[in-house]
Amino acid sequence: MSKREQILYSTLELITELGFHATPMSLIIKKSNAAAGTIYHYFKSKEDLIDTLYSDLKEEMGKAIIQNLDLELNYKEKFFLICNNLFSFFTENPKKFEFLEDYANSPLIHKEIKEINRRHYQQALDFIESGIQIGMLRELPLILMINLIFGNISCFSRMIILEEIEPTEELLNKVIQSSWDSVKIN
Amino acid sequence: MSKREQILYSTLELITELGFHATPMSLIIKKSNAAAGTIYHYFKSKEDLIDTLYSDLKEEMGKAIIQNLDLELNYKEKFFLICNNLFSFFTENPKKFEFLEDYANSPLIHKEIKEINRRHYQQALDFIESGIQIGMLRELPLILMINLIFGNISCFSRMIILEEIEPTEELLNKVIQSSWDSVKIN
Amino acid sequence: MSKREQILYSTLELITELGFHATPMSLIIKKSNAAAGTIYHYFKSKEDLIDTLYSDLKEEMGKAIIQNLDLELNYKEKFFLICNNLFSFFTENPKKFEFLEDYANSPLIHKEIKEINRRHYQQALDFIESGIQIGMLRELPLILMINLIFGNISCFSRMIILEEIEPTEELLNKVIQSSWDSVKIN
Amino acid sequence: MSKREQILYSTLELITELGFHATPMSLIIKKSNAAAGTIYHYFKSKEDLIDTLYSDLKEEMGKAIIQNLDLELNYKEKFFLICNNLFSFFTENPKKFEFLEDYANSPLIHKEIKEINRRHYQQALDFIESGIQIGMLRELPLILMINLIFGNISCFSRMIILEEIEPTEELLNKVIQSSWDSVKIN
DNA sequence: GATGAATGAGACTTCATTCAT
DNA sequence: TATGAATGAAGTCTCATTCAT
Repeated sequence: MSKREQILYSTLELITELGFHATPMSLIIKKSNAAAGTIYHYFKSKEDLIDTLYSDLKEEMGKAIIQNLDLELNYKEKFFLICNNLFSFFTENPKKFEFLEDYANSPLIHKEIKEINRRHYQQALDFIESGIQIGMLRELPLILMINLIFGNISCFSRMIILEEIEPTEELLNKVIQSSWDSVKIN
Repeated sequence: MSKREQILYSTLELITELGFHATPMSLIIKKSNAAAGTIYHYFKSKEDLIDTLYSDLKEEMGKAIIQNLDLELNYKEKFFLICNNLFSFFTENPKKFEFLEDYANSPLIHKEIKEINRRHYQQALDFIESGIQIGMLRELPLILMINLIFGNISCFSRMIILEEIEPTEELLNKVIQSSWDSVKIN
Repeated sequence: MSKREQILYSTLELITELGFHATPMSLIIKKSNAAAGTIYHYFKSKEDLIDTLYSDLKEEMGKAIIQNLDLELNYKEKFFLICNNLFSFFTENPKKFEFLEDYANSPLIHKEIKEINRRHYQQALDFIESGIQIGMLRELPLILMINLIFGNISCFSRMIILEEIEPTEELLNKVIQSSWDSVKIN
Repeated sequence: MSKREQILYSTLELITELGFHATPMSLIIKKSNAAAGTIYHYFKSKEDLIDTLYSDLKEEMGKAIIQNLDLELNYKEKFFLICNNLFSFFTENPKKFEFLEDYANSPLIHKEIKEINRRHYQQALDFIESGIQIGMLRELPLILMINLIFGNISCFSRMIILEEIEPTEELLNKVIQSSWDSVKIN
């Protein structure tokens, strides 16, 4: 593994393990066996480093949500599959979830970064768009619809992670059904 | 204004103006004309001070969302009114919105604080609960339903505030309709 | 109990329980149910308050060491009794011991306070002086002799308290014998 | 001098000049021309820095007490030499003496640090141990015997430093004789 | 006598970042 | 490429003490 990769890998480990706020550069330096200067050789700033990781996690998440999407399912079933995938990713990776959420709302985030990351969701976006075109989904701005759907799942996931409610298969299905009802054409 | 009130007021101003992370004690000290020790006389820690403010803002928000609720409206109309109120509060107070969101997800927050603040939403909770009882709304855990509805509105509000989409009366109505569809009994 | 007594009592409790360094005024204020101003009404400063307590403990210690001294014992036996008393007082009151030691070496201490406290040891001083006069003890400055003897016992006590050596009756006797041999006329 | 040495040197100077309690980090920073961060680069905490200095002074003291020990002297004469050395070190370096005493009794001190420092006294320990083996000294725990002997000298030294008694060659000899009598086999 | 709100200097430490090597 | 010593502003908080009531 190259030094640059070591740095990225260690940062990812630390940030998904300790969370966004509890990961100072000093720890990254230690864990990656890289000198401070080396990190700043590859990354302009801590922000830049975190940006990269944010993209990595977004990509991972992007892949996770479309898992098994190519199965022979109808549109609604695919919708449910994606939501299930998202829920699984979040609850199976609570620290990644936390980082993604923290960072998404962080004042640090750059619009351009957000733009770039959109490509990881192209398939998901395409899926929603096709739903509109075939008359299954309402005519809402694409990006808004995605945010609403994903927001619902992430809201539910957080409650599960924080143990504010009991996780059951049935409840999850009800929540996804809610999401579906909120975007499907009556 | 008493010293304690000065401190709270100044902190509120600063935190809603600069955001959660950009408000160090030193600034609060300057703005409130209080000595450091004075702040720690009234509040156990910075966290304690912020907790108090969080509660204050939650209370303000709690009042905002039930504005005009006693009008002669039917259930669905009241639902729309509450969502409208929430949206207005968020978009008219973007910094308060930011603080509330940041802090709600902050690792600093205490469960007990959350519990206490629940009372500010009693009317809203009661409204939802009654909706379930009269057969208008689905049987989902109360706290989950609130989170989903409010989550939708806050997700939409954030996009407006961040200028990711254009705010129109029509779009707002569509979003609220989505929320309604997600919890109403088909 | 008068307010002044409450203050003294609470300070004593705190200082013998928490030790010299872990007892700020704020704690004394809380425990004594007295206002800060009240303490400064009775005592010029924290130092003054501690001085008073130091004297109290010194007096208690002074009484402890001459316990049972009036028994029909010969000179050497009385010497051993005093040393035993001192050892018991130290090891049975390790926190008082700690405070006494800390404070005795503290730069805060005033010569005058030391002078005043000397009266609590008048009996012990007299006992040593008489030992010199009757030819049992060497001709060393009285205050030096006391310090050496008490220093030995306190050194031994500290090792017991810190569990650096095992306490046995036999070892204690050997240590006292050492002290005796160091001052007795061969 | 390297930065680390500058820091250590300045701290030593300050601490032996001002005493243990009157030496805040800010002064060390100023005197050593090092940034705060630099100090924490080399030392985990203030305590760690002080630990190091304590060890340094203990080492210096360890060397001082065995000065000229290799002369052709008999056992008792060597004993007197060591005690004389110790007395000289204390009275010629009253501030170091004060720091050593303060710190030795400080609650901050770690047992492990004490253990490590024991090696600086190996020669002295060996000397005492050999005394026991050749039948000159009593059978007391080694560490206790050292403490008692050194305690006596340090007690005497303090009285000299605080000007509680007049220093004379004769008195010093009497005190060492006392120590000798307290451990020698009659 | 008694209160306790108010003081503010100063305590230790952390942090992202730089730069000479 | 890679190092890591050095930076120093800024962070939160504690403390003995004062003074108007």
